[in-house]
Amino acid sequence: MNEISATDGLDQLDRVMAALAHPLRRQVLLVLHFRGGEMSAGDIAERFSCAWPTTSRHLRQLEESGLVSVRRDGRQRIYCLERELLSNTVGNWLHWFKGNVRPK
Amino acid sequence: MNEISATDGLDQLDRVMAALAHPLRRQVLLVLHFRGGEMSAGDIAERFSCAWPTTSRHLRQLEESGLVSVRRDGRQRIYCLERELLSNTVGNWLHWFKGNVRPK
DNA sequence: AATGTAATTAGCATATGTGCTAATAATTAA
DNA sequence: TTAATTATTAGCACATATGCTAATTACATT
Repeated sequence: MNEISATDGLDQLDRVMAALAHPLRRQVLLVLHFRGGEMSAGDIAERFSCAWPTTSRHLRQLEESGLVSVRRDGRQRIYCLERELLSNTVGNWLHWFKGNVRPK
Repeated sequence: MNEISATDGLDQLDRVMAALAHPLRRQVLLVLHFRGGEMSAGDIAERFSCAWPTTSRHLRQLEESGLVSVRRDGRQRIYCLERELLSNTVGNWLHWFKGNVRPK
């Protein structure tokens, strides 16, 4: 059994869309994607002009949304882009608007 | 010629993603969609539990993002969902993540 | 012109988000 | 164990977002 409640689907959409609202967080996802999906916090942070703790907080928000996952590797933290979740969450939401509902 | 500057594309992505961050604004877009794409401000507002001016402000944010357009009709304001812009803006951004960049 | 209807804008209070520096934790290397 | 490296957490300051009520605008009707 899992620990997921009935409302968590919507909550996750909320978290994902909120996470995507900030340009830096979207940029982090793109950097992750084009660097193969996995990078250490330091490699990510050095690509941005803001202070490291600032990037660190953005990374945590991304993690809490589920858009990235983290694992330790020695003293590094490796962030991993969750492509499926990104595509599915945003794509499924967008899909509601696909049908032409307007009466011709 | 148009009045669009070179950076407006990114600015609009920023505005669109910021507009989509709030659940009520996403809900407005869905309601608009499933009611044929056009509704008056009053028809929209009466479907939400918050005060009218609150909905009004959300509508303005949606308009400033380009996700909806407005026209007058007598004393009503008709909001119109801009489906293409929604699909294109979000879809094109999502498309960056389509290719499998990870080396096998 | 006066009144009613539809909707927005103004102004305020409070919550949330963002960014910084300083302090702390976790791990590795000397 | 001491020092260095990697990264996060704490705590603060400031900006932005959100929601309300009251006031205002714009148009239609009488």
